Amino acid sequence: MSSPFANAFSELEWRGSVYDTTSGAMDALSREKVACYVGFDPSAPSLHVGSLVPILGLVRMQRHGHTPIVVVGGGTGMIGDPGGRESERALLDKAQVERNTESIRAQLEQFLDFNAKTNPAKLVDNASWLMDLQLIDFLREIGKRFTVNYMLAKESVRSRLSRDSGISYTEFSYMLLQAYDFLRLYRYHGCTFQMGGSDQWGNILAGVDLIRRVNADSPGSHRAVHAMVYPLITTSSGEKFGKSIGGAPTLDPAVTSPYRFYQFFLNTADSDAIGYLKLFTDVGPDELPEFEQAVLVEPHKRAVQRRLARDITLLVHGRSGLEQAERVTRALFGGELTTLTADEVEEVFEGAPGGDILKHEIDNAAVTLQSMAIGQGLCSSAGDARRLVQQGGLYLNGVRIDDSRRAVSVDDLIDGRVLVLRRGSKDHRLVRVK
RNA sequence: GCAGGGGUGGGUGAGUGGUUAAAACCAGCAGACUGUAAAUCUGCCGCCUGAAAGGCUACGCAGGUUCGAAUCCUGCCCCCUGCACCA
Repeated sequence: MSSPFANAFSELEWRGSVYDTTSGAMDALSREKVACYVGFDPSAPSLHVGSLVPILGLVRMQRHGHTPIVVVGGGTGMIGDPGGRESERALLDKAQVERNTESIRAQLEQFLDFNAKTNPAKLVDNASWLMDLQLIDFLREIGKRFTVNYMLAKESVRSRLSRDSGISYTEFSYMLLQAYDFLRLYRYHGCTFQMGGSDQWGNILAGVDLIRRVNADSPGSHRAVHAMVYPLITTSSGEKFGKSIGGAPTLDPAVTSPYRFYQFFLNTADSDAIGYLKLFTDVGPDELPEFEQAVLVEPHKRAVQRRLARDITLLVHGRSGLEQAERVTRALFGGELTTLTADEVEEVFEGAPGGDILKHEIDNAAVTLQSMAIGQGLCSSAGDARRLVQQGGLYLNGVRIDDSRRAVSVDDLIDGRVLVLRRGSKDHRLVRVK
């Protein structure tokens, strides 16, 4: 692929994903091909949209000829990063960390090329060296190279010291483990470049410093190490990115369907759209002006949001995931549902949330619209459902419901098999008759 | 262990005997307007009941005082701070 960018750094910078770097990082990337790494924390079973920034960072590095190394934190996950937190974390249990590590590893594998001829990606788990670490060895080799003064000066530690809750020795040690990771990768994988979110800056620098100190202690020439961090993304209204529809969308289609994932990006605010387009897609300087124009001149068409949603969904969920998401979107927001056959509705809803209702319950008029809405998780209680209907917020097959206590009847079914319940403008449920 | 402070709805937090299902703000939900955006406006936002009325449950837990308690008393649990103990 021919890139309009001279090197990885200039691309990342243009895309707005460079927040800070060690001095000389830019030169290093333009001069030579490096092995670079990003660490991913297994504190949850799935990565979420926020993780796309570092993932894309690696993807772009690989395209520019650098070698990406993904580190899953099976070892550091046992400790917990104090950064960005106001209080001590609860320790995750071992089994949980292992499960999370495994599923995150599987997710990460799809984004990079592990078979590239010159620069195949690598994936390692830091548990493989941290779990067997001997305390005394560690203290002698790593601990000796850090003063407590240095560690106390780090923002992640300092902010916690100023709080009454303090910081445990366990979390205090976290930065040393991450620094050690970098040293390991430097020694055994030739890794000289670390990337991460800007909240990782302190930990990352600890690794850079560690390697420089170790090198300073041994004669000879050494490769220079560098680091770069991405800005943490917020929406233009200042919220943490990904915080809308019930928490950050994950990259796991079983948790966040491709449809929901697609919708998340389609709903990007105009003021964020261009920035996200640069950051998350491969749209380059050649195409960008037309998109910028589109936001200004005909924002209602949402050309930027469409492109954004399309490209990211394709990347994360593949061709079929994207097609499904677009199909559902067209059906739900495009036309009248009742014009579709039951087969079409079912096809459209594949991957969208739904549930079942029993045939005999309908025959007996045993289910009211409100109890069905509750059963489908659309409403939390009968009162909630009643209020919703009063406010005109519940729809059956696209038609507003005005009596919440009406029983569901055969006439409500499309082809006698399915019906679609909707709350507000976006929350749909497909209900199948069993 | 001692002393002090505190535990209220998803969050922050007001409330020290009745008009408090509990101010205010945030978050959330729906509607209007739009473009499945933002902003704005309106309504809702413990559970049950067609609205209201009413009922039920609720202010860390368990008892008690009272016609009546989130509010007073007793015991217990938990959190925070300081001191002590330990080292």
